[in-house]
Amino acid sequence: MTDSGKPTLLVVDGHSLAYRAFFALPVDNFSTKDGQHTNGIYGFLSMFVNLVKAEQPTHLAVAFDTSRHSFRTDQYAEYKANRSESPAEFKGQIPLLQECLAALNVTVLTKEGIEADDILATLATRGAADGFDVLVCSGDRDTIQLVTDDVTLLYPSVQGVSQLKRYTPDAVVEKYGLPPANYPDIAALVGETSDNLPGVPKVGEKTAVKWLTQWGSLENLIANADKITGVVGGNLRDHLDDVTRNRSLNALLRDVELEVTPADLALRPIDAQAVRDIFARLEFRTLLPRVFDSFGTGDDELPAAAVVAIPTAATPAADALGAWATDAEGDVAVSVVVAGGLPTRIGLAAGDDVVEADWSPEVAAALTAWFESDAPKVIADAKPQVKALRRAGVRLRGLAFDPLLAGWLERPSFPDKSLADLVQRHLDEKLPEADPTQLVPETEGATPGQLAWFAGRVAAVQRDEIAPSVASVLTDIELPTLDALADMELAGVAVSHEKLSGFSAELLARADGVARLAFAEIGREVNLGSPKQLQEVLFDQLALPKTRKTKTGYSTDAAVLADLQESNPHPFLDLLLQHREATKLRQIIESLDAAIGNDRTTPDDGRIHTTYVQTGSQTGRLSSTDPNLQNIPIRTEESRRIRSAFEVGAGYETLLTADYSQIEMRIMAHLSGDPGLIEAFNSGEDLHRFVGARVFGVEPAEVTPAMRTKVKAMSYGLVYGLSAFGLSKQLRIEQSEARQLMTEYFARFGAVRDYLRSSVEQARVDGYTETIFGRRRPFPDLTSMNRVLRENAERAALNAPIQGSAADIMKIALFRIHDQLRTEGLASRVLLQIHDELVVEVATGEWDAVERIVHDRMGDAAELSVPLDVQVGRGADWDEAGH
DNA sequence: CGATATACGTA
DNA sequence: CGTACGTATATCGA
Repeated sequence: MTDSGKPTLLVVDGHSLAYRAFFALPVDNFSTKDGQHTNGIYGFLSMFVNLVKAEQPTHLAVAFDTSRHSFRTDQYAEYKANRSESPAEFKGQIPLLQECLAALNVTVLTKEGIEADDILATLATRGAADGFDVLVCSGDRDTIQLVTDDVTLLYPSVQGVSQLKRYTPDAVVEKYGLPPANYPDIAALVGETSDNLPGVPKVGEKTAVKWLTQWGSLENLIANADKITGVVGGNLRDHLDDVTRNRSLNALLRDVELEVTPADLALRPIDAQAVRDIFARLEFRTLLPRVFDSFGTGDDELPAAAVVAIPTAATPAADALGAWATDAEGDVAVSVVVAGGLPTRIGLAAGDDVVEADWSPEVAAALTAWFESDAPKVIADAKPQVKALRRAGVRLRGLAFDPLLAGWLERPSFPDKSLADLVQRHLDEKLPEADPTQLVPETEGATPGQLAWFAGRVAAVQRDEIAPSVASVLTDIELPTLDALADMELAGVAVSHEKLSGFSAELLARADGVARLAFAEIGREVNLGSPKQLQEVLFDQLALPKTRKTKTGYSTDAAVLADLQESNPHPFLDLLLQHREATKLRQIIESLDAAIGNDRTTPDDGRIHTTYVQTGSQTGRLSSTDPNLQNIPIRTEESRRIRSAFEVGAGYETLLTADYSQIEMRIMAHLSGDPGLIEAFNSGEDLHRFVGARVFGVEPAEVTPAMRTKVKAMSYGLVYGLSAFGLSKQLRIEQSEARQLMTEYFARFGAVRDYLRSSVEQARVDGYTETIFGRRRPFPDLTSMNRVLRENAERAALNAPIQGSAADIMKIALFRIHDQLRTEGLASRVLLQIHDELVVEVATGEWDAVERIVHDRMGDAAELSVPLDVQVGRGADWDEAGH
């Protein structure tokens, strides 16, 4: 609202301003880590939030061009024909910018065949007529014609988009000598180079203004053209057609048919969660507070009714609670409040019927039968709650839906991290949350009954939206897996502090010794853990040749150091590598040692309890945190000492490891149907030897180690979308040789290439890839104009069905093994999953049964056109068992 | 103190 | 210019 008391309508030309920002801001500083350029988006939004803050509009819209083609190009094919195609890097930013504006709940207007400025002109004209103060923000000079007492133009100055010049009628007269309505007349005479509209030769602004002042109007001037003297007069007479055409083209349309009226454009609360999401994707950080400052946080404006309508939970007595649960029909949503790993309070919701109770032996007794029945239950983020119940002696069954898992399956690239996020996204409501920074929070958080109620409602919406194949992955794979993971986390794995601490001391001493030698080589002490200081030593002091560039200088990673050692041998390089190795191993040991018995939710049992993050990857794999037990070293003899510290626990007989051999290549054989590859797996021959024989045209027995290494790298590289360049680099061979290798490979295994090509092509059409079991991963960037982005997406899309199918298969094997061990009454238990390997703790006397179960269930987890080969090992510790 | 960059462990 | 992860340290700016 302005001083005048009138509402203020701000209309913005998104295209022209983003375009200016695109050229004003260095692209290097505005790119995401996967290569999406964001300079135009950032520049526009930065200007836009400032503008909104400064002008406080009550109504707001942003208009965009749809394409280069418009009614003007129909009238005059040469219109803007001199403009070079706008760069692909810019075009790719427009949809993302529009996504940002949608999150801000700002109306975006486009119309086929109409330019953004015509939309602005129409809105400005109608707005002024409807009693608005209108602000037009555009980078196109033609919009000067829109300026009136009610319409002000904000035009970016040469300094950049952040500096806007205000054009009122007076300001226009001051600059051009004529009122705004005459500006198109001037422009018609002078011409507009940027629009490819030539004017009258030798006539500039001064002459044009003089003529127009003298003759009053353009029509009158044209009518009296024969009275103009001099060369310019002749030029005018020769170019009257151009002038008329220019004037016709530079008149903005003021009556474009739009879906909206100015009154429809009232400022609306932003969708804070959507803004956070898109800004996170674009890696904008500083912009978020500025947006909240200009547009509000969207919080206070959320539908209050929904918050008010949250049911209040009844708190029945324990026995009534049991009856309530048993009698409930359909899904019952459950929310267990967990403290110190144990349940403290519980909420249940069946529809809008909500109950809750403090956890007590009586409540547990009343509900156990129901908990352990098949009655369907919905729990958001179920695993920690399932674990808490198990610690309290209740084995939950009948888990039918977890909104967090469902949300991840639908959108694995950006999973919602909490029930609050899901409530925002699916219900467009706000989950009441206590402010954790306040000792006595002003706002009460939701009670467990209310949390359950929200979870149930989110689940209902998700069930409607979820694709059938994704729903089956949830029901048939993820939920059973969750159950197994809960037990694995509770079980933990025994790790010997004694074995670790001795080794750690040894490595510390070695690292110190190596460091001293390294310092002696360079005559000073530096921090060997600082890439920055190392760069000084290597490239300045020792003047070694510069290596691969990084953002902050030159790389000093192990591959680079090995290259340097070969080309410019220096004792320091080797010492540095040794130091890195020793300190790295020591770090790992120290963090493992610190993790023994450190699970706050479990008494110290001398074991490490990792947490598997079921939503931790985009492909369907698990991830492991606190600590990560999926990246324990194995490659060097020495590092295997760490694995030997993972031991069979007291009361158990031995560890069993079981891993799939070459599961990804087998999946590739299955998906591609390549006869050669399928034969390779059915022949019983070593895979790489078989492939090597085919590729190099020799007998399998004649495949040399060098040949085997090459085809092995090639085979694995295929799964990752490896190029000839990458292959040559990895194998340290010429690119021509790598290309030759690839050609030979595909000549023998052509169906593999056909499959890889067609699967990416299919993903481009569908927008997502799918595993054998129907798990999907979206790939919006496959159609990106940005080449880096697109090619990255292509490689990931190539890999996703393969890695994802392997993950599906392992999950199926895992929960089947877990279930069968239990149903057969065996005490043995699965402890760890490392993508294609399981570690099982085998109870005394159970080896034969367990070995059979693990081997068979892994082997028959999926029916492929090639067998699934499972290698089983046995030993008192992980290292021993791993052979 | 939090975010970023680099380096490195696994499948 | 090879996919998918998590974690440690150094460094820089708020």
